Amino acid sequence: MSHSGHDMPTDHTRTAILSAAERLYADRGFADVTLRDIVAAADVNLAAVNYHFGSKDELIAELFVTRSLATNRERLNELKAAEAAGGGRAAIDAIFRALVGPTLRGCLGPDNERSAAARFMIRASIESVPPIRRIKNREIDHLRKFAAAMRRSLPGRDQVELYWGLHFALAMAHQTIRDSERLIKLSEGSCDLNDVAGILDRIVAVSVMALTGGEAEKKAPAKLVARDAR
Amino acid sequence: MSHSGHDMPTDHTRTAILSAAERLYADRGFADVTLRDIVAAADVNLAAVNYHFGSKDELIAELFVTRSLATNRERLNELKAAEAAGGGRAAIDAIFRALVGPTLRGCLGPDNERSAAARFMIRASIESVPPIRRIKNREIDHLRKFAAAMRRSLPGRDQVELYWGLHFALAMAHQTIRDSERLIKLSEGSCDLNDVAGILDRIVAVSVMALTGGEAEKKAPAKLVARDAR
DNA sequence: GTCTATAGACTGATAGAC
DNA sequence: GTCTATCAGTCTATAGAC
Repeated sequence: MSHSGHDMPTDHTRTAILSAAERLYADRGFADVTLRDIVAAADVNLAAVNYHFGSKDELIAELFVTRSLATNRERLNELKAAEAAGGGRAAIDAIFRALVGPTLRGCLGPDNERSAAARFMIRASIESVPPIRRIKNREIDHLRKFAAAMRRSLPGRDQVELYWGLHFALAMAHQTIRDSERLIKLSEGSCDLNDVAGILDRIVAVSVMALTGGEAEKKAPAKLVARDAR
Repeated sequence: MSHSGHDMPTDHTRTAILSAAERLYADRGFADVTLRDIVAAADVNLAAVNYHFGSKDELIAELFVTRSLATNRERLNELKAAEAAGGGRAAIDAIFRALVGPTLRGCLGPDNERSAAARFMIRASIESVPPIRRIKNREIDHLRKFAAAMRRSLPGRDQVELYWGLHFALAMAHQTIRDSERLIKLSEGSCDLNDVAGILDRIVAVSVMALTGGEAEKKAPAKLVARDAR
């Protein structure tokens, strides 16, 4: 809602800065892009960045917050759906799937033509800059909702085990995004990083196994996924 | 009192820069430490950094290379020992242990009094700066030796599975170092990050399960673990 | 050969006119 | 809101002293 006069149209400068910055950061990384590069691409004045965002770090933070809020919303929607489908208690593999699925799909897109938003988030994962680290450190409340869902799903399990399972699931997903290039080179292309569904199955399967451990025959029909192709 | 007579090798300046830089980076991170801070702490001239190292990035690179070469040497020693003990074929868990053990022990020290070297390596894991990324990307040959050992250990296994297992083991270890703070906060201290041996056991167990787990009872052909609503 | 002093080009941030 | 002009701070490079 606008108040106090006419204010709407003038965010052109602000949005131009945001989209130019996201694209440049996605293409060349945070270290190589200066504010002068951004204002040149957005065709605005240098001082406009500080006027609208306060500092370079706050500009990066705003970009990152916007994108990660969208991902977190997606995660929670999947979690709610899984719990609803299970009558309040989601299957443990569905919880892991809701946790790492949105991020993996957003960053490991199958095409070489990824959106600027996706490539920006990959950069944010690889090049850890102070403003992004600060935001990530405040996402614990979000993860707590997944820890609670895991508790409901496996009420008998030791809480410490659940935390480690959550941690390892995030680790595998995050590192797969971060070091996808290394894995491709190491495996000489035999690990298909474009098969997002297969990677998701793989990470979920290992995460479930980490929790249900040696008792694979007991309750969880978790199996190693095996195949690759598409 | 310049040279001649009893004179130390005059790389005093060089080593003073190295140790001051390592300590400052360990304490305050890469972003907050300037060359001027370093030369002030080392009590040398600003231009000495450029004379001895060429640039700030090359100084960081030299620090990181020195420490990571030591870790890699430790890793390979453990791997050799494991293969010798197994007559040329090491047990798969011993391979994982050689891969992630040295790094975990070096960075997750039990005490709050960690060496400057250890804290520097933690910083290098958390704050990814360009010179360190460049070096990490050239460590694939080192990892190849572990992939080869895994091949010898589990000759029947699909190579792709071995690469994913190696990748996931590194992911869990690296992320545990990177995000130890988050795990502590999330678990409210119930996950003990000082129990390095326990963490190592945990990561090795999950990594082995990721390779051998699904076939506790049989071979487990391609199976979809679960599906999400979509 | 080592090291110092000094100058240069670039960055993010800001003050003040419009 | 936008812009010009300018700030203090950074890394880098080089000429020259010891």
